[in-house]
Amino acid sequence: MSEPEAEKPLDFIRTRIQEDQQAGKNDGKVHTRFPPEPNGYLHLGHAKSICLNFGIAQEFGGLCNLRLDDTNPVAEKTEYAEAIQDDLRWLGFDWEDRFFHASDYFDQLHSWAVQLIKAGKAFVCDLSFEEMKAHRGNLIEPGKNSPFRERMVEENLELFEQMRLGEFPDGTKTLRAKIDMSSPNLNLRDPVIYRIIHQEHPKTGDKWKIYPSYDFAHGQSDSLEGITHSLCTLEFEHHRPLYDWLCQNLGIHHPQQIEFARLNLNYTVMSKRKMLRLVEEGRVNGWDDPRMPTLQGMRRRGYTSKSIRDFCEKVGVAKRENVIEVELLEHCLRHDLNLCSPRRLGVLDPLKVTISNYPEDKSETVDAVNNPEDPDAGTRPVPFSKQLYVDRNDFMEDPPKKYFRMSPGREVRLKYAYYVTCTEVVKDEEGNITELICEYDPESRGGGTADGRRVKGTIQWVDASTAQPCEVRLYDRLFNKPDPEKVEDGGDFTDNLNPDSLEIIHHALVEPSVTEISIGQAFQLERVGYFCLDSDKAEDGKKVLNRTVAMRDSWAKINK
RNA sequence: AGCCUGGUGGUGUAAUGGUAGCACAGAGGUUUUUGGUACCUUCAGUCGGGGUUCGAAUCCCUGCCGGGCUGCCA
Repeated sequence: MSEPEAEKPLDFIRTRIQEDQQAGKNDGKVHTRFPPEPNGYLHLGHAKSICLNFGIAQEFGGLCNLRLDDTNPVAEKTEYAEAIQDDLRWLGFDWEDRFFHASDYFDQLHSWAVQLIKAGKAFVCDLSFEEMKAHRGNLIEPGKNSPFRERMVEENLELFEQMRLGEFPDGTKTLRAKIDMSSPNLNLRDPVIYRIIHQEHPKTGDKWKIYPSYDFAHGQSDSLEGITHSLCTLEFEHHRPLYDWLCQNLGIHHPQQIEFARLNLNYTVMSKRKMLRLVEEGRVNGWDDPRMPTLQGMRRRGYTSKSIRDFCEKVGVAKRENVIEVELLEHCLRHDLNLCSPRRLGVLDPLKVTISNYPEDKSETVDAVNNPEDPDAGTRPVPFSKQLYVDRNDFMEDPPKKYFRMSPGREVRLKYAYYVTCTEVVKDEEGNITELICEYDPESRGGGTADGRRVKGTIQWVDASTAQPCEVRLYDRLFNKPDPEKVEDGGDFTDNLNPDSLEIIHHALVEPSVTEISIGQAFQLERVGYFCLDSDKAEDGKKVLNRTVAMRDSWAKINK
């Protein structure tokens, strides 16, 4: 890392922030925030926003706040609030003492509403949902003024106070900003800024019967926290004029809202609403199902936070709609895992091997390298004896041309152990292969011989008497279409669910040292993939291994 | 339909009036006690049409295409 930082090209947001900073705007300070609503679990899309906001703060010598946008007590739960903090910490970000809630500002927000009323810029409206909708006009036609738009300030003040006191039922009155019912931007057609909701709030209890809308809370919260750059996704672009209007008309610090395109990943859905459906309909086993793109699911699957951060950096930031290929995510994952995962031996589909010329009562251990990428990781002893198991797909009785694994008469290397040659194939009455009889070369201990003879194939194995049985869960993409939304008329995204996204292997065998691995710890089963120990136990009490991601497999590709 | 916004290889993202680059994916190869990793080579792009300019992905005009907007959700 002594390289002089090659200046990386900046995305449009960083370019703009850099310009602001160099121009001395906000006294050169940069302050961002990550503002999730606590109404669901964080997912990969949020990770992009998190990395952006915290990353930028770090790069520009600024700070990033965590703020829960809890303006709607109907949808929000403390359970989510806690999970959000947990995920954020896991991802590797620290907001120190800057943990806020939009609800911290309810008093201030309320007095700003009063200020607007006094200035004749807000009014209490008695229109029902339907009436308001009818008055709003539509995309091409302007709206009509509410009949309550010209209420006197005193009356508005009194009515708003009664709303606050809970004297009206939900939905009967709203406080609206008085802007322009003919604006081509529907958000400026006298938007509702306070609504009546008789609902306890997780933070403020029963103090409030009225709650500010997103538009009336978000920008002002940013303002109160001294946010300089308020980064959000594209769908808020039309809200920016309102954001600006409020800051101006309230005469408060005015952060700059900048919108960017949200993250999309192919073969998956990235919306809370759709994920909720998957969970509620039992298409997955909860929010932390390892197939889910939630941070909790990915974490359980074995994704490292580093790989996710790396991914978020690599996808970049721009304003155009994008769909990232999952291969990039998997690349980042494997790249990190390759560097840090200890290697172990295991077979998913055990096929018995007996070494005919190996002494009956002998057993020994061979030294296996823990991580070829990290010499400091050292080696470990792995038991070896006459009875072994190899993976069934590492043997072919009648192999194609470029197959270098085991087949009758072909010498292969049992990794870290010996060269063996299959001399006999044992079958049952139905012709299924039940056992391989092999001969080994005692001179090849450790996996090499003095004569330097070339042995192309190397396969993994486990010692029969010491191997640990376990359950292995193999995951595949949740959807079998790159764009799960692409469906026949009348269908929906669940039609594209991949029926084979979870495959359970009940009788896998792994070398004994795997039992020392703790829950969540990543390791590699050589030639098979990266795994981690799940918190679940199998029905029969065995340990459960999640396959995080398979190894890249160029042999499988050749065969396609 | 109106308004807003965007369009660079298969995917994502740079280049902001001066050699279209990087990453992933694909193809080929070298190394290898993981058909892994690493490394090398290679394929492939400025939405169309006009204009301005010595020179345009970049500026102008126009067309086409994508996305967003008609919650008292965020």
